[in-house]
Amino acid sequence: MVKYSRQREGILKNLQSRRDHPTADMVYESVRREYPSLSLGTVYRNLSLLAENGQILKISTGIGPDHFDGYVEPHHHFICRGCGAVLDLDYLPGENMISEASGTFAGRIDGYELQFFGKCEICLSK
Amino acid sequence: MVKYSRQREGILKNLQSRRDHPTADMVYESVRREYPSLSLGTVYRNLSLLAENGQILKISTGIGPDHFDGYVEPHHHFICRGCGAVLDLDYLPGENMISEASGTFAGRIDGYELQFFGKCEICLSK
DNA sequence: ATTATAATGATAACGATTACTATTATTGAA
DNA sequence: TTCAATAATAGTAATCGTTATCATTATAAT
Repeated sequence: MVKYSRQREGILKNLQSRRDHPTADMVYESVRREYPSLSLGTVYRNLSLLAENGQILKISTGIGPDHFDGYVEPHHHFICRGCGAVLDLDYLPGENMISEASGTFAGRIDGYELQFFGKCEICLSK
Repeated sequence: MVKYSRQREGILKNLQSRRDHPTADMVYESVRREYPSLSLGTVYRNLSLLAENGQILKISTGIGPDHFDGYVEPHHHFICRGCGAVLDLDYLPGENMISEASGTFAGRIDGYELQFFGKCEICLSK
């Protein structure tokens, strides 16, 4: 049985009100301004819960800590190898990759994650 | 200036001789049988170096430790949400995703990583 | 109101990885 | 072939991101 908590609501609202892709620590620093007693463990606990429910996205880049995204419509991310920034991409591949990939595979494929790597505009100009 | 080391060669040969996707610790345990004095730090150091050189692939699944792959031809991976297994897929998407995604993006896209998630054959049967 | 229990804050513990340092191995030149 | 320069190592400590623990507080059903 899941009970409401103002901390969880604050964390979700915070993520939904921004279009960047903060880490747990960045969410903590941000939400803490409204709930000064907020604990980092609470942030991690609720980010996991919200991601399991599909209310937010968890983005594992392989570079440093995980990032989180309050925008859950289908889209993909670009990760800058210069500064580590996580940016939204407009591009959505046309083909149905899940059914195509499933054709050659014995298990059950439920989804996929597509990440692009390179240098962002700012890092290119340096 | 990079100098040869028998440890690095042993690590690379080990990865090239297998078609699974071991973690650093699994490589350590395996190569250690040939070089008993091998240190785990040496394994991590060389796996990073080899991945930077493109001689092996580093696979960050977002679930537990990184995995490594001695097979560097273009292919993608399936990650089982049941047991965490990392499996090769035959499917290669047809479209040129890098050039298509670049069309809507200000930075420079150098590559992409595509991972599929679901349940493997073994976990399905449980 | 009372009670059951989920969630919290504070902190300890953990797993994966990186950093440090004295010693060893490799390499290029005398 | 020694030799000197220095890269790589083994062993260990330290770090980072995250999860677990637990006493207290907040929520919600009766």
